[in-house]
Amino acid sequence: MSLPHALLTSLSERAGSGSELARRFDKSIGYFWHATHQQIYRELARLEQAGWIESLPAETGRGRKRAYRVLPAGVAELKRWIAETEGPRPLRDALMVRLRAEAAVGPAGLQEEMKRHLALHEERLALYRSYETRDFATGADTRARQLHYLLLKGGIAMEEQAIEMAREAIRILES
Amino acid sequence: MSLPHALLTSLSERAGSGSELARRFDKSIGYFWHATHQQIYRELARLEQAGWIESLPAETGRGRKRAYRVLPAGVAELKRWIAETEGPRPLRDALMVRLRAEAAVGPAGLQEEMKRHLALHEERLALYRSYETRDFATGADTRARQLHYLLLKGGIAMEEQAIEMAREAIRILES
DNA sequence: ACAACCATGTAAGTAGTTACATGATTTA
DNA sequence: TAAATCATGTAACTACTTACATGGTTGT
Repeated sequence: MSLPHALLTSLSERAGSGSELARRFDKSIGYFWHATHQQIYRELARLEQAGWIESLPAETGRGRKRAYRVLPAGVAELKRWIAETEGPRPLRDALMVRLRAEAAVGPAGLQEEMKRHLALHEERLALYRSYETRDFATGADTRARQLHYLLLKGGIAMEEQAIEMAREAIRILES
Repeated sequence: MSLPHALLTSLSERAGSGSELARRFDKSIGYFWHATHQQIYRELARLEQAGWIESLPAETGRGRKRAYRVLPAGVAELKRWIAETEGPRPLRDALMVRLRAEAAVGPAGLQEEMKRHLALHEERLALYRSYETRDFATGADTRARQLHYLLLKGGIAMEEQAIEMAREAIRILES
């Protein structure tokens, strides 16, 4: 489970509140890890409990923004976790299962769904490309920026592959 | 949730027992959907309950192989599900989170883990390529075979991308 | 001061994981 | 025939999702 460490990472980059983190998860970190706001709030409470982060102001209860900051123990934990070994991610891609089902019992009208996904991936690719232009037009100098650029390029490659796959699937399904 | 439909798909291709399905999930269907044997047995019971599959022989309890076959209602359900619309998969790739964490608080020794993953992906790519040679050396004639080939090529492309990414990451981490 | 929205949170349910157990079948 | 392995299953737990609630803040 990487959610706590994804949060620690994001908070190391910059302190912030739950809602800010949720927004970041819809962007940068979210290329590779997804989380809903409920998960985020719950996990923030645990991280604070564990002494890895602290909340800065206003304990006035609900409706009040509460910013969190990483503590040294949190950074230590994150460093420990980085080098941990782990099996490669179990995949779960429903669209690919649908393609296989279509091969087994189809045709069953999968084209429309594939086209919808194609459009979504094209949109996302355009977004990533705009980040690339905005942030890395002049290349990446520092080590941290090289790694960030690598992640962005990984995201771009994934979208390109999804697009390629969707186009080919549509070609077959419509033939 | 696609597990029941992944099982229906696999059983449409060929009837089989829980353990056989578990083995298939470590292979073909498993390129894109992972499941443990516990999930599979539980889900098979539900599918039978729902009237989508039936178990063939030997209700003699444990230790006895029990083969399942898809019923017409199961095929109908699968066809219905194929065309269902769904948002694109939420990603969860811990290794990418580690890379980002390394950028934030590293260096923390991520190279070794990246090398391990590189080797795993290379191994898996070789396996997929052997399937390609074995099953599609002469291309794909029928629609179903075209779709199966597409899925295999998707798997190959994913592994190639993971390898490319790991190599580049190692280059940066060691510089 | 009222409506709309925002940030935080609770509750309940589902999916997936880990650890272990039991009865058959195969093998040494 | 005892040991090892295989097929099925149970139990407990953790992660994730969906639906909803509550108190502040902002805009009119």
